[in-house]
Amino acid sequence: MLDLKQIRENPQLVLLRLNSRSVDRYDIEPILQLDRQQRELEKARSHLEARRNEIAKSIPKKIKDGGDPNSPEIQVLRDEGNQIKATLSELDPQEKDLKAKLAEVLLALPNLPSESTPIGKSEEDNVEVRRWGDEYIPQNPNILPHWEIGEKLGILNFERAVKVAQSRFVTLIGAGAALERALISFMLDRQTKAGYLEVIPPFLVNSQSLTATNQLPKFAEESFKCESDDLWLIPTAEVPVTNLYRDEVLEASQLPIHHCAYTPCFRREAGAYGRDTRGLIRLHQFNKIELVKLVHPSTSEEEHQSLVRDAEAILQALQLPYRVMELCTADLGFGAAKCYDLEVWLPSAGKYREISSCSNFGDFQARRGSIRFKEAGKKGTQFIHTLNGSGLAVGRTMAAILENYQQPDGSIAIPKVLRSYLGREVLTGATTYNKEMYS
RNA sequence: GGAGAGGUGGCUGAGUGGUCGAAAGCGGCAGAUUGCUAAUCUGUUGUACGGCAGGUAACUCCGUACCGAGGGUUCGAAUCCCUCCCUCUCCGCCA
Repeated sequence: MLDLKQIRENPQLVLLRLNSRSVDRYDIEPILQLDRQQRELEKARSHLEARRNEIAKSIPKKIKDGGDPNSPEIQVLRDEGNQIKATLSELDPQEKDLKAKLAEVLLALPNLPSESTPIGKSEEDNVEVRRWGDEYIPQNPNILPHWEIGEKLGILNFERAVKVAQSRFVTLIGAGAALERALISFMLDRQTKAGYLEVIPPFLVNSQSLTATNQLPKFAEESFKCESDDLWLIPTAEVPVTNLYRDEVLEASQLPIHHCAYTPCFRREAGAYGRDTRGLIRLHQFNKIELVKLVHPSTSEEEHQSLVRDAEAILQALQLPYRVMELCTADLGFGAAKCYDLEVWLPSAGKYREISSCSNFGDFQARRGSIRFKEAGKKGTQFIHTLNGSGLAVGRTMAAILENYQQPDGSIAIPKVLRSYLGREVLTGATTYNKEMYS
């Protein structure tokens, strides 16, 4: 949520930066108007309330001083009180209505891109910041797509997952399941060592939480909702982990807070019909390690850089070629002020595919969720800054490994850092692997 | 799911219609005392919104709201009534 004061005091600047996002023309005039009306009503209301309080205090005083409770003088005060009550009961709904409308439009407004975000018109204008691991790009021209090699090895099964659930689901089998588990453990171990405190949050969250992290109200159709409860399946661990601190006032000395979390993620992928229909790239359920930071505003830029480095560290350790893209204003997510995507090389597609997205939200989410901090000795509170990024999406990492580590004989070499987790150097099939490992 | 108890300021906890933004204690902050620490004493101590009030500003002043949330009764609600949410205890069920 944007700062209403900022909109009020600097509407032109806000508009300029909002419009840098896309060809969309944002209109903030209605907000300014609602704000004016609301403040006018608030002023009128508080004046009336002041008079009401005055009356309420004077009545018992007069009675105490020997006045007759039924005297005309007191009756006049009672009547005035009743009149004020009547007026207030008319003003009240009006002001509530204005406030609700104001909240509605404010919640629907995206964050302002940071000053350093490159201006652009489409994802074409994203900027490649750096590229890593060209030497690990496989030269073998006959690499099978990960879903083909996965089914061939018997470690991925899509058909049965579709029977059990729906399209865009997968079942991992044997070595595939173990590899997924190894990746999760490896990623958590790496990020924990880097100082992120691991949490396992609820996988279902309420509407208020989704609103704070800006999935609601605008993107309700992206998440799965439980019909009979105010609960949603999490689309990302960002939601429960950030919301751990919702409605709290932290001590400045508690900052920064760094968390990592493994969770499954559930997304409806509405509007993605026909895109990435095969394989592990776009599923309704996938695993992800998420990094979440709550930081002092003065440090958020450097915290963002180190967050990206921490996500990159996983790809480097796995020796997967990737590049870092800085998103331009047009491609920036709704709540982000600044964002870097990590894209891993997928040989079957012959291109880089997003595997992590690291965003700095500034105080956008903190305002929505009222996450503040207090500086020792200082009056008042300030909003913290929130950041998060995938470290990494596990399914897409699996896909990258099945392709980049594919051997000419159809086996999959296991990245060095995973070997101790799996107890194997090569993956040749689902069941043979399990027999060898567990017999 | 059934029965009961309860939700008050950073924490503990008093308050059952006006003098309550709210006792007391703890904690925090400032000062005094003290060779240091500790102890003691004194003072202070929330948040949000609004203001055609003062200051460049930090801030000060004024008003209003906030005792789980929403609504009602009343001139006046932490206190009475209604609805909802949450927590705890016992029973049932269950991994």
